[in-house]
Amino acid sequence: MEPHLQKIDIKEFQHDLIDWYNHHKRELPWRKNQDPYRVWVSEIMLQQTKVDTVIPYFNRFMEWFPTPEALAEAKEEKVMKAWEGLGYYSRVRNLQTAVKEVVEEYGGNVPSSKKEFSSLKGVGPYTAGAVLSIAYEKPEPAVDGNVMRVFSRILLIKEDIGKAKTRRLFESFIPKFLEGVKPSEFNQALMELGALVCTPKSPGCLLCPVQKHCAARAEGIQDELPVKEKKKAPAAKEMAAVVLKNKKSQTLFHQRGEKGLLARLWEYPNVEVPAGVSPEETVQTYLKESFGIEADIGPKVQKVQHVFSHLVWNITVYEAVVLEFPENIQDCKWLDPLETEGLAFPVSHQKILKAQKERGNQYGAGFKK
DNA sequence: CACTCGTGGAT
DNA sequence: TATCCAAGAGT
Repeated sequence: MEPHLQKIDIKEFQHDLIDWYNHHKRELPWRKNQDPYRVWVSEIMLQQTKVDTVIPYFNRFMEWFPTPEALAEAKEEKVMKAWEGLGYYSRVRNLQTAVKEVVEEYGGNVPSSKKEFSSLKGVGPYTAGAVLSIAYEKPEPAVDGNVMRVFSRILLIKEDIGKAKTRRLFESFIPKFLEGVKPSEFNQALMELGALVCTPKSPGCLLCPVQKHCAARAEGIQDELPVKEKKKAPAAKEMAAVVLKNKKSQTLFHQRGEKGLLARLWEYPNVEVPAGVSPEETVQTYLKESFGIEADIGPKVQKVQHVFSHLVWNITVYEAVVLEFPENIQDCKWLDPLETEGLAFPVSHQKILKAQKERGNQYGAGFKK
């Protein structure tokens, strides 16, 4: 099971990698110091997300919530707003839950033991290893996609990196590589190499500081590694959304539930359109059954495609008007579109909101009389 | 284990 | 244009 460890000079590998890292590492906001809270937030944001995307979010997050206490006390609305557009929204809700526990149970000090830190919401094997090594210099492996790609090539590991069992294989031998080095440097150096040199496509072997240690390069099969099973194409769903205006020129917005897709984000009321049913009729029925509203469905005004990792929404947007309406509806607000700044929307509904602002906000606008 | 959970950029 | 994919975790 254990790969070609006997063929590699670990001491030389460590030196070559860390020396390269210290000359070529990027200056990133979360590398300014080793504050455990900052490192933690950065690692949550960086999950499945590119560095360039994270940087502005991280800087704003640290302005809004500079300490665990600040984040623990913040309102959900503002926390969601800080994450708007970043995706995987359960990350930030779990982070706030975890930070509240740190404040209450650990006096605001991020725990430095693996057992305690790993028990926090949203802290999995990777994040635990990353924070404990980077912030506390604990010799813990931090196995992400970069690390599996780099070591797959260096050690000619052909296990499918999409499987959970494979991550444990990497964790089993990495402690040998953490002996005699600063864990914060070694772990980050591996990830930095994966991000800048040992890339998924067209790896920069000619510039690689550890090329002479690389078994895949020696055999010329670096492009074949790592092995990763393909995912199936996402399924498409037809959706209908409605911009519903009342005679006060307010629009109905709905907040999604606690769990599942886009949890706790705001949206225009929307519903899946079953095969064989018209979207107009679907919207009509939906407004009646979900909100008790009899509305006149107007023209379709926009089409929006929302691509997730595992599904696709094709949303047709309708305008509609209502004369008689309840002021208070469960999980909903009547708002002027210009007064939604504090609410967090998924990107698809940001597009609808933007179009509405440009179209203007008069009652019945767009309806042919 | 297999599936859910976002988004924008690179190729 | 289609596909892949990025510092994963929860269920």
